[in-house]
Amino acid sequence: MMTEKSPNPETGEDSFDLADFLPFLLNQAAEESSLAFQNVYKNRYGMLRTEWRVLFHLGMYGRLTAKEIGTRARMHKTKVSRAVQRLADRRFLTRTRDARDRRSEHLELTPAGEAAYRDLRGVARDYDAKLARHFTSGEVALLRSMLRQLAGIR
Amino acid sequence: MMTEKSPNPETGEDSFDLADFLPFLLNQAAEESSLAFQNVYKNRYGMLRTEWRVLFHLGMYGRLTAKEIGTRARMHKTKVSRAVQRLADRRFLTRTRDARDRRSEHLELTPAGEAAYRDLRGVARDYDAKLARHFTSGEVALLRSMLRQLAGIR
DNA sequence: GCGTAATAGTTGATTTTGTAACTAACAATA
DNA sequence: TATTGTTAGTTACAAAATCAACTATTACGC
Repeated sequence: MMTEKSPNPETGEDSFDLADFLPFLLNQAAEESSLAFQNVYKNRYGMLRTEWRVLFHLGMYGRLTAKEIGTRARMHKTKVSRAVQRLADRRFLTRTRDARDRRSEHLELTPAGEAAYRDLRGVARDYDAKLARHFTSGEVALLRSMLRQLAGIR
Repeated sequence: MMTEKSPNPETGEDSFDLADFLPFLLNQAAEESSLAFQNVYKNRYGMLRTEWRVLFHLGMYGRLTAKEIGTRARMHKTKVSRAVQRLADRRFLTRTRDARDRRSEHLELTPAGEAAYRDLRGVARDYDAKLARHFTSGEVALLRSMLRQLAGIR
């Protein structure tokens, strides 16, 4: 006969707490902490998550190709392609074909794109500070370092 | 005249590192750390993320209504509804209408659902341990506590 | 150079999610 | 007991993500 089902999490023998399962917990924290910021870029500029990521990469690192953005942001090339298209449609960036390798093109923010980037960067900075305020600076530093490591496990 | 664009992150005055922005970093860590586990429930049982979440909730807490699952897992009711439908189609759970309030129905895992839950719970436990192995136990405890807090900021 | 493979990026079809409107059942109240 | 409001869950339609196939261009091996 099979052992009886034990719905109680405190049962011991095979204890497992879903709420502590790192992939689940990380997702919950990520979703929750993204919400407020998401509303800003969505309502203020009509952007999607893919779009602000591209915008931020161009804002931070300057001229990049779609390929480079995909690698740095870990976004699939179709996501990047579509995000770039929408940002180009709204005149947030310009595309310039590489003269030597005409397959790739260099992307750069327009002044409007720069302005949006600066605005959102400010919001991001404030928001990050607000999140960090829940902890000591040492704790936050450790958190970031652990997250970087988890993000890097390929 | 406007100040010149500064693509270099080390510029100081308005330093901002996207790679350290918590919502971004959390998302990266969550995505990366979910990948390997995702492959298991996907390849082994053809489940989606919404489905294993429902499965785990029923496995852990026993009989629940869709509403209760939605609240605990913070999933929108349409997501829960569709996940439940698919799990019911595959005979992983049964639905029983509440006699006193015929709007809601009680969900319970079938033996097949139980088996899948146990299997995946084992995988989850191992995987979580593998992730935790990158840090000291104190660090992991702090990480979980911080993530719980971030997830709870509503 | 010619044929084959690789790469940057786009497009199209399918799946999954998100949003809003809907049905059915219950609750409160005049 | 009608009336109005609320709740559990489903359905329909639009938005977005995924995956595979495609174009154009460059690189490689002979």
